[in-house]
Amino acid sequence: MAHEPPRREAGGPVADSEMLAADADSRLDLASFLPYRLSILQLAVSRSLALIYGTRFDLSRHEWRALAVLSQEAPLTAMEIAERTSMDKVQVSRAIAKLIAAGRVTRETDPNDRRRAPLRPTSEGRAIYRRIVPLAKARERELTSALTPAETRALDRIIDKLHRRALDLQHDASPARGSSIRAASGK
Amino acid sequence: MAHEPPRREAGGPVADSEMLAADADSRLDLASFLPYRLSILQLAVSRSLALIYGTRFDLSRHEWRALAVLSQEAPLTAMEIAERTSMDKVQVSRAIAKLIAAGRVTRETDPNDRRRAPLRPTSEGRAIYRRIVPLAKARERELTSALTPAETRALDRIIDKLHRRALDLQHDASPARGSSIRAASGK
DNA sequence: TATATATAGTTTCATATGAAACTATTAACA
DNA sequence: TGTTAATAGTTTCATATGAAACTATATATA
Repeated sequence: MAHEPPRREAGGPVADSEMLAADADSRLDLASFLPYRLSILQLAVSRSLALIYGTRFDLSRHEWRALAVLSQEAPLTAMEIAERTSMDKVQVSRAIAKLIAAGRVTRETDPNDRRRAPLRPTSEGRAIYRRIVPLAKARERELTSALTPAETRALDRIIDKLHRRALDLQHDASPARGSSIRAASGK
Repeated sequence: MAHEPPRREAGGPVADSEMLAADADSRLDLASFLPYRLSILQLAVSRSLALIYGTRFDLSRHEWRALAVLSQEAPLTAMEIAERTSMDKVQVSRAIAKLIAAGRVTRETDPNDRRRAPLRPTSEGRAIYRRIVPLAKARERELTSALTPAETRALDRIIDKLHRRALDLQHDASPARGSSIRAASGK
């Protein structure tokens, strides 16, 4: 792994908060470390949302995601749900099992390929989804209302860029900079 | 992502950005829903980092965080570590137990208050920290190099704002963001 | 056709996690 | 003081999770 020499920010004004640790690669301040900051942000956002679908509708995050995609597009198989929710097939299998047990989703068997099991929300499942959507969207607005419209737009772009880069880094384990070969390998 | 800026109901002085139940949009597209986007971003970033401290040094994320703050400031008690890492005391207790078992941290007992147990990294713990820091910083740079300098600065500000707002929403369970600092809820 | 291989989905096992109960010690106060 | 409350930290219990093994079905190939 390349240990590049401690690199300075380009000539511009260095944020005072960075100054302290910026001199060398020897200190790392958690509070200003992006991965840490993203982690605690995500946790707080996630919790504020789980209050809605969790406490009021007894849905886990994974169940909520599966129900959300099924309510928009059905039938879907477990694998199709996995693709649309960034969950793996085990997580989907478990979420679906609970949704079915709760009478919120039904499962059939595809007669053309009996390994596949198309899923659909029940009317009760759809009803729950319809009740959650406005609450979830309200939450999202409450969050983004902390930002200026320009910041909200910027965030959107930034998340896309960072996500693509992070996926690259996950595959390409070695810290190498430059050309990001977008590994097509799924997961 | 929902590109629409915070939208207001037409008409009345609807100070509170809710009662949006009236909000007609009954569909929620996961792929553009901010909490979901943050979640998958955080997961990807977290994984790209765990490759470093996890596979190479056999540290969990919580152990890494505890070791990081201890390496910068010691001694610290478990509670002090919890404050500095956003972990709760149970997570800290477990992380510390493993760090001690691995010979990376030592524990004493504060003679003035025998409930407290000041912790310090061992020289081995410090050595691991010193080896991880440059790798972690390199990862962070690889991530942020996907952004323009302006975007990187904006992200910093945005995370702060969103985090503060999300913490408010966590406490104030009802989707009504006034000023209210929560009243109930013990913990 | 037989054999290997791939895919969809579930189950198992070991570990991680959160909430609440618990231990030990210190502070509050009547 | 003696009693109660608070604090630091650990343990328990029930559930969540990830990785790998497993079942069942479909496809490829020789």
